[in-house]
Amino acid sequence: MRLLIIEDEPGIAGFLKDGLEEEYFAVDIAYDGKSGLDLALTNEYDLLIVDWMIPALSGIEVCRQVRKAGNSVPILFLTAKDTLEDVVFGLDAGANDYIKKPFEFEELLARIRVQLRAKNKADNSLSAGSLSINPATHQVFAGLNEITLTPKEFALLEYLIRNKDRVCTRSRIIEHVWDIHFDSDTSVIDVYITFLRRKLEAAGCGNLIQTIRGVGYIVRQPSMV
Amino acid sequence: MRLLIIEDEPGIAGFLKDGLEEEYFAVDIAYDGKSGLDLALTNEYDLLIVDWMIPALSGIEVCRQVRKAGNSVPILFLTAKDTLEDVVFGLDAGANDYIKKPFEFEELLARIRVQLRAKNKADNSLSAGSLSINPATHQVFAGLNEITLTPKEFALLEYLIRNKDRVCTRSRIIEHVWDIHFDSDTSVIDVYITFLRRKLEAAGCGNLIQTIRGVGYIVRQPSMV
DNA sequence: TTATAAATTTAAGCAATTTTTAAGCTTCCC
DNA sequence: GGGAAGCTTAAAAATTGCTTAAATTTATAA
Repeated sequence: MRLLIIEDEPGIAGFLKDGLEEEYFAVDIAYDGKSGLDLALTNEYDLLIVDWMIPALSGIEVCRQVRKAGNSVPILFLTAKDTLEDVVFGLDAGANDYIKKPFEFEELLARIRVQLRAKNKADNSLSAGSLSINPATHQVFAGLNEITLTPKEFALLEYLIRNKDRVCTRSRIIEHVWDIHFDSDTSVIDVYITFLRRKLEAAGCGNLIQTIRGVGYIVRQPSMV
Repeated sequence: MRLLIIEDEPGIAGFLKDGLEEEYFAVDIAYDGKSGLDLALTNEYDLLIVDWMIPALSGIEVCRQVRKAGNSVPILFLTAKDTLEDVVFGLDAGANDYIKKPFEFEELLARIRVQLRAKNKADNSLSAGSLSINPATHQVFAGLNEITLTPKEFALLEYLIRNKDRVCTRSRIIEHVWDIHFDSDTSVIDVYITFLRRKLEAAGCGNLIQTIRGVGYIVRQPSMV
């Protein structure tokens, strides 16, 4: 994750850079608005941290220019001004959030995480080994091969993978995938496990689903050695 | 834009509702966490405003449950607690922003606008493959061929494309395109899907709309390989 | 306003797929 | 070896989606 800090006070800028690099961010610094805007527009950052009061071009102006250029990178405002008008003004100019100086580093981190979360969320696919499933698109891939599943097959596989590395008992499965909340002596699970295994096998995902005799089934994440 | 306020103090809830309705939001209120969570999960809101201290289920727990259900609706926290831990805790639980009580209505509005902005901005490239639609002019083009659609056909296609790469369930479709908010066993969706497919086919946009049996429909952006 | 056209909805039959059942077979473990 | 648990298969049952045509509603123009 790549951040850009636009801040003229070297003390604060350095303190932020150090702290953020400790959290494994890649951090660039600009000491005035003009060069900051320049950097922001010519590089792909994941987040901008912008001080309100900076030379050459105010923070708010930087913000506006970035948005005007069609760039939707999250922008976090850093400001000593905390009167109401300023906050409203800053947010309306296109900032995503602001934090008042002096601030605690922990809160800054939390707010950065909020902004970056959206980015991470986009890829909310579930996976085990070379198999990945995407509930949003109802797609299943074994590597690059797409596998076509029926709704029940999909629901079962999704349940197993959401609970990977844990044994899924028969009763849990029948409860969650079939929504049956009482004892029943159906062999429908066995049948569907067979269906799934057959399709996975054909796509090259051999013995992904393992049987725990007397208990249920488990999907294990292969340990990467 | 549809908002849900989860707040137990009727005074504050009412004040917010009135103010927000004046700004043309559609506002629902829940007076405890449990019923709030229920509403949030069964309806499609554009934003949740959640008080931290509410009966039945704390705001933070509501937040967590909503996220756990895979729902990424923006959540704005309303809190009298303003110690650092609380803020960090709330944001990490999945909230997008928070505002301390007492707050000024103007600031609340500004923060709501920030959260909603993303929604408006995100998907205004309304196209999929060689098909592009323009809501402003109600025009649809398949490459250079214009396709003439009836209002309902257009609304359905627009909804599918706004949600491209995501499965649109029948209930969501009936809710958003037909504005029917209860169970009904109409086959009107099927009929319109047939209409759309016929027209798209004639214009050379073959199987743009795919059926996910048992779930709904999806328009996939062809990956450019 | 009325007549006409267009758009939308309902309903029903059909086709295809999915789900369930049931029975025989295999494997595992005591 | 025997019994329980799991696997496989095939056929029956149920569900779902597609299509069509007719009925109804809405919009438009005379």
